[in-house]
Amino acid sequence: MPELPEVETIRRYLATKVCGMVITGVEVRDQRLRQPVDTSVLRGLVGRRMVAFGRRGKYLLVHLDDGRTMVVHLGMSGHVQLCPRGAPAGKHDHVVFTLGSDTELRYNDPRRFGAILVVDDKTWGDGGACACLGPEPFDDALTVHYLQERAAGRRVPVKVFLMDGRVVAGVGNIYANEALYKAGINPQRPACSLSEGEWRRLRRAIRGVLRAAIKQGGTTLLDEGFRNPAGEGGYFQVRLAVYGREGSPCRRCGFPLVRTVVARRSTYYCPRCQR
DNA sequence: CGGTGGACCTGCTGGC
DNA sequence: TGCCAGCAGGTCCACC
Repeated sequence: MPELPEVETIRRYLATKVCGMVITGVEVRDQRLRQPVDTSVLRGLVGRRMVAFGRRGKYLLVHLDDGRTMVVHLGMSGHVQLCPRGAPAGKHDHVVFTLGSDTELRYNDPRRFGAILVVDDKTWGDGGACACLGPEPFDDALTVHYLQERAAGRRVPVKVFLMDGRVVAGVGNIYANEALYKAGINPQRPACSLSEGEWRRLRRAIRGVLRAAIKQGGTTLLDEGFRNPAGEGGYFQVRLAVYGREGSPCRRCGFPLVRTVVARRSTYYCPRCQR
């Protein structure tokens, strides 16, 4: 479910609502996530204060007062919810953190593709799972030159290239579709075939789409879709130009949008505008 | 090495 | 009404 804008929406919400609070309880109700939850390590967080909330790509970072960081990934279907202490647990509330005396922070994930781990800041930055993540989309390191270099010799569809977290962090299926539309580039083009001008347009489009989506509080496709920790949906879905709009007229040229499959993922584009 | 396809899970929808 | 195939916002791994 969540790509960069959704995780960023959650991060901002938590930063204003629960930053500075102490973890007073941890209950692991189901440890079977993609990477099994280490119950004893999580329980060892009792007494720790949450001092800052960060984000790296689609990873939510909860920085603690002992120098460690809890890393949360929401997979395809993960949610984070804030609620009063003692509210009935939902079916897929796998981990429940008690904060202070009367608040709970719950990790809910029906498909269990997510993960929660605890790392030293240093290992996360250097040798950890995050080491191979590419630059943040808004980082200065994401230059046209960098993209061109990484794409050199790569025959993979440019959409797959964009969704590769080792190239750029945080771009998933929705926003890859949207950025390619905005840049006027066909998703199936080999990555190495883009000109410098096309990379410039694409880089600009990625940033523009992500910035707009963050501003709208993310994308909530269905009633059961993305929610911030207060249960509120985002509004970017009404701005989606191509994702989920198969057969609808292109907003630029009126031609019916097409759905196809690229690397097993639904891919939407305008055959006339995207070359 | 690069590229493809499958696996991991649950839940919902649409067709028959 | 029931059943089954197909689909879903993400990664990781095995294989050619």
